[in-house]
Amino acid sequence: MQKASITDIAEMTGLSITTVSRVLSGKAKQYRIGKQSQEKVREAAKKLHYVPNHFAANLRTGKSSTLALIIPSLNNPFFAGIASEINTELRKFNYITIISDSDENVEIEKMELLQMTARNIEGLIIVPCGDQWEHIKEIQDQGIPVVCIDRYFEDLDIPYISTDNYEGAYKATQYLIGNGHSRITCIQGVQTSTPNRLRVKGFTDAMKEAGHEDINIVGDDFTFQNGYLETKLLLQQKQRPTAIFTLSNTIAMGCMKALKEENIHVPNDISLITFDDHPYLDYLSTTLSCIAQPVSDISKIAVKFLLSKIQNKDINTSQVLLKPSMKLRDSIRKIN
Amino acid sequence: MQKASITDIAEMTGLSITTVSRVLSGKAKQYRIGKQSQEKVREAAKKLHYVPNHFAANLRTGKSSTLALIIPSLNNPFFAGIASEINTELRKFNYITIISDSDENVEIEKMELLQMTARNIEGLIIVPCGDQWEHIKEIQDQGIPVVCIDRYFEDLDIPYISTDNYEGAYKATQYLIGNGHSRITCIQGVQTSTPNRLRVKGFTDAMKEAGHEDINIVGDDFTFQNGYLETKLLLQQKQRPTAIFTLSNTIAMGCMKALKEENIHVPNDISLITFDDHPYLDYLSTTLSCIAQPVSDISKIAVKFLLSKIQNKDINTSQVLLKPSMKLRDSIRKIN
DNA sequence: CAATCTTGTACAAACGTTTGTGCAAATTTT
DNA sequence: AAAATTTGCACAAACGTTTGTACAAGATTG
Repeated sequence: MQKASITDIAEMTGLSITTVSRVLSGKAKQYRIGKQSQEKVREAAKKLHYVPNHFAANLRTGKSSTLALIIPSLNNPFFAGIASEINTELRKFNYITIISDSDENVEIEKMELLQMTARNIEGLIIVPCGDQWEHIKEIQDQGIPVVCIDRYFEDLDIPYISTDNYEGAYKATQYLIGNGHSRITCIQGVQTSTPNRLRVKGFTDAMKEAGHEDINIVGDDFTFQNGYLETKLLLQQKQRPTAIFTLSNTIAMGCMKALKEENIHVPNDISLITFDDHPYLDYLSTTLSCIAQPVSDISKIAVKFLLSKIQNKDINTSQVLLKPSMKLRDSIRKIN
Repeated sequence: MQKASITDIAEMTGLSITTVSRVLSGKAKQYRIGKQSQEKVREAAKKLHYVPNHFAANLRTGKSSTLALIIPSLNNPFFAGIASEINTELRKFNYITIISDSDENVEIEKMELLQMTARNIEGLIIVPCGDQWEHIKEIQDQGIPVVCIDRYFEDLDIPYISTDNYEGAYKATQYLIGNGHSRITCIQGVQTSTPNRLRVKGFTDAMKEAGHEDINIVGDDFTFQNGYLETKLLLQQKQRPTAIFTLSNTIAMGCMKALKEENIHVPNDISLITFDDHPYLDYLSTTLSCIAQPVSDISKIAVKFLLSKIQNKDINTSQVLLKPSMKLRDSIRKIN
């Protein structure tokens, strides 16, 4: 069974290619194609198992019905969740999503982006993995709508949707302080990323306001390894912190592994809070308190932004920060 | 900056479109294009920021450099892991992957498949979500290589790569039995899926061989909810099982939630083992024993299969089962 | 120096759509 | 019944590539 084309249908029905195309692309009324002809075309299409060739159509129209999503890692449940949401959301609007993970590597990110522009993507949702933005800006300058989520660039006119990272970190820190903690170590992620900067700032501000001048920030990557290593190092200090604040779920996992190896109990020996929620957090040996991001909302708004930009082409960039919520579980001990 | 086409390069260099195309598609030698011309073309391409239009190329060649991956849910870390592996693996071969999740819904699966064939995919890797295979077989009959992973259809000539589910379940059950358990409840997933059937069979066989005729199998879905509900029900029985065997990580999570709500401790009150591994399992209140599937190997072999099929077109279907490994943690108590 | 071979390049068709335009036939209006 | 309008459809160009073929100029051979 060879692939049937519009031409085959034209032959079968005795109508012209033009007419067939118009019926099949839903422009029958617009071009006043007769009811009977419409029927014939549709029937033949069904009979021949016609599937339109998007490549040909796109070549003609320049529209690919394809959107791109680039995230740092599908293996991170936080991003996988976003990917899933966006994927199903876009499907509703008849777009196909090509997802790709940059593996937290700017070079891969650039390569992927190139690949994707070669496929005439109509829009891009990206969680940029570094502090380089030129290649992303370039896409936007080519007239392709771009939305950053989670991580973004503050002073650029690229729209973004993210969590209010400052507030999240600020409140989490306040909460720790409220429970008597003053020696708190923050294990951060990629230093140049905006969310990380804001989280660190939130942490720092809260500490300073409480009069704690000894501010401890370590780490440099949103990875399991980073969390693991930094925690290992931490634990070798003569004076250990009473609480740890990890800036991502991956860091938290690495941290927990190290704690476990050193036989340190949460929250008795040390308190722990992290950015990012995950279902598993509820079942950990100590259920883990976290600052949860509104993943679903972020995804949906991102899609809405993108689609409206694709349709209207108005370039009023919007930048949105959603409120995080703090989920308190059992990983924080009141001391003093 | 408008998109530059091959024509622009032709004009800029004074060469013909043909020549430009041949240089850019790496067929310079084959068609004996002079060194100088090659240089000129490449230079101009760089200067114009030329990005080839895949749609046009594909229209001409019929090759899309696009492969499709359909999984039941990106939110399931097990599948997200597979997606990630396959994505990065395929990128190495210059293929783009379009991923989509069927949300465990056959109708969506069919729709997606249609969308994908419209995009001239060159191959398909799928974790089928139901017991319907006609639409998948049809793809293969159209000459598009297909590989099933994880879930598959036994008596069809569609190649598959999966875990030896029977053995995994058999050994896990044996292990439970070896630890003195006889009242074991198995919470299964989608009953019609092959892995589920084989896992159930492994469970049943092991039970029977041990002389335990009272075989308890409940549930009907690879979901959190199913695990939760079935566990809730289980716990209301007068005589509770001493061990639970969940057939997926999602089911396990639901199960754990129910156990926790009822204040039942693993492994003191009840033992637990599950199919599928996950990093978090190591940090749970009780670290969870599991039958781990060789995700990475499965993904890589699937890709290898697919690519060799695309290249050779030989249709000798291969069907591979990889050995699972049992990861023993602390969730199983020796009784009696 | 004619015949042959090699080298380097260009022409033009084709892939499957979409769409501006044109033009009969049917219908309505005058 | 002629003129004007509406209805229904087709022609042909275009999108950006790839590729079979053709062909001129230079190099090699006899």
